[in-house]
Order: sequence, then structure tokens, then C-alpha cells
Amino acid sequence: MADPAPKPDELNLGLLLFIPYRAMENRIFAALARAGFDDFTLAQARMMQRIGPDGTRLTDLAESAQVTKQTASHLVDQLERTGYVRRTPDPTDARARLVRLADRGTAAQPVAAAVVAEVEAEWRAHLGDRRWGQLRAALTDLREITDPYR
Amino acid sequence: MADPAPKPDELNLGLLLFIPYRAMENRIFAALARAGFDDFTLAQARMMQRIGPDGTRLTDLAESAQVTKQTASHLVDQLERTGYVRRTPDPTDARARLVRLADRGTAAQPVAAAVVAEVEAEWRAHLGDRRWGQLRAALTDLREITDPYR
DNA sequence: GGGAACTAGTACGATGATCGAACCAGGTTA
DNA sequence: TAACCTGGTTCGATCATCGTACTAGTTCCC
Repeated sequence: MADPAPKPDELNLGLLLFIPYRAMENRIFAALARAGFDDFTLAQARMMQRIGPDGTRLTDLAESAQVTKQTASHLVDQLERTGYVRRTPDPTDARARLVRLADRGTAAQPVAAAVVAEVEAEWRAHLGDRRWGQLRAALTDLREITDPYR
Repeated sequence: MADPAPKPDELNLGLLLFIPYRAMENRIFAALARAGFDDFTLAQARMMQRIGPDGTRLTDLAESAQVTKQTASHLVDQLERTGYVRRTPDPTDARARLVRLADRGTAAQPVAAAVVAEVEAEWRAHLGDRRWGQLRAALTDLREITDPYR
């Protein structure tokens, strides 16, 4: 670590990525809290965000969020207790269970989606359509060599 | 939260930013560990990374890393105990103290810088010079509206 | 088929990270 | 100088995270 940023525009790319990442996360989290969904933590939200429409296995959630299975399990436990998600059996594998959004989770979803759209619109307006497209494209491309999950 | 990624290329930008951010962080952390700097945690590294060449105030570190002053203080305590940083008085304000890299910290610095350079080179090779430049430029621009610190 | 090896998930216990509240000392302002 | 603000610390509680160990179901291969 320690790349003490000689000039403002020469921040290492890690920091450069971190800044908008946290900004997005904070915006979503704050908006959900304002809408009454204030009974979960940021770590729990990070799990929930990764649940697919047809449910997602715990192991996949853990891998995607880069935490251990135990941590993921712990967070899902809490989300289950507060009614955001539920575990259902995986028909294709009796060992596995699919984590799905429950009532409270599906209620929160459109709120989150709206904020994502809002923030993305702001950023797009700031950058302009062309540069916005380039940013998305570059990040999507980077995924190929940086995403251990995919 | 919960934007259950309909198609791979339509991940919300938060996730798209998270993936390479964590990839970079993990690479640096792993390389430092291999080089013998294995006696600090990721959270401590996140602090250290933000220390400027002339020292940085605790409050600034906390704000930049988006943790509370208490957390930052706690992490700096540990880094001080293991010889990575030290606190020196701030000549311009007797209340404040500047957190600076100590011997072990300055020893780790070139290792970290080398990995950052290596990873950036890989990414640049993958994207091509032009797209790489666009990515950096777009992220730097985004900072203007997403960086509460700056 | 049947055992070996592997995978999904859970349980337990320890440590780390993080926060809120309260506080102190040095600065700033009127 | 009194009131207020700001940088930092201390204390205690809670949350997040991991390593180790375990159970149950699956896959592989002779």
C-alpha cells in the first residue's frame, strides 16, 4: 500500500475506483433508510444486492461478495430473521439451498433500483453520453481479467 | 439494493466498480504478504495507503477512508505498535498530530508501488492505451461529484 | 455398485473492525 | 473572557469476519 498520491490526478486506480463505488453504495443505503428500510446493515445489503431473480446459492453469494461462506451464512441468517430473504431448497441439488428475496426484500428492490438509476443518470450527465459509455465499456471489459467469479 | 443483474453487461455501476477495486486491493495485499509484510490487516492497509508524503491528520485519514475517527485511531494505534507509522506533532496546530510512515512503512511502500504499476500495466494491456486513458479520465472526472473529501 | 473424494452448508469460538457517547485540550470568535 | 468549535482519545457494545471442524448430499472411478 501507500502510494501517497503526488498529484490529485495521479491517484492509483484502486482509489479511483473506490471513491465512486462507495458513493453509489452510500446513496443507495441512505435512500433505503429514508424509505423505511433501515433495519439492516451495509454488509447485509451487500449480500442482498447479489441475489438473482431466481435465487442464488449461498456459496455464490459468498464468492461474489468476497467473504467466506460462514460470513455469508451469518448475514443471510439476519436477513432471514428480518424478513428480507428466505432460503428455499435447490431442486437440482439437495445439499444446496437458494437464497431468495422475501416480501420485505422485494419491497425494497424498486427503491434501490430507482436510486441506482438516479445516480447513474447524474453521473452520465456529468460525463456526457460518450464518456459514460466508454466508462461502462471499459469496466465491463476489465471484468474479464479481474472477476474471479463471473 | 438488489438489482439482480438481468444480463452480465448490465451490472449496476456500483458492482462494476467494486470488482476491479477489490482485485487491485487483493493483489497489493497478497504481494506485500509475500514480501514479508504480513503483520497487518486489510483495514490497516487501507489507512496506510492514504498517508501522504508529509504526513496526514487522523481526521483526514478517517474521512478519506470513510470510517469514524475512533476507527481510524484504533487502526493507527496498531500500525504504530508494529512499526509501520508514527504520530508526530503538527507544527501548525497543537491539537493535531500528523500520521507518518515509519521505517517499516517506508520499506513496504516501494513493494506496493511496484504491484500497483504491475497491475495497472496488465489492465492497460488488456484495454489498450486509448481505452485505458479514457477509463482514468472518466474516473478522475467522476471524483468531482463523488468525492466528499477531495 | 460402492467406497473415495469432493461440494453445499452449518456450528462454534475467537478476533477484528466499527460505531456512539462522552470527554479533554487547543483554537477561534465575538 | 466566555461560548463555541475542532482534533483526537477512551470506553464499551455490537457487528463482521475468519479458521477449524462437522454433517449431509454428490460425483467419480475402479
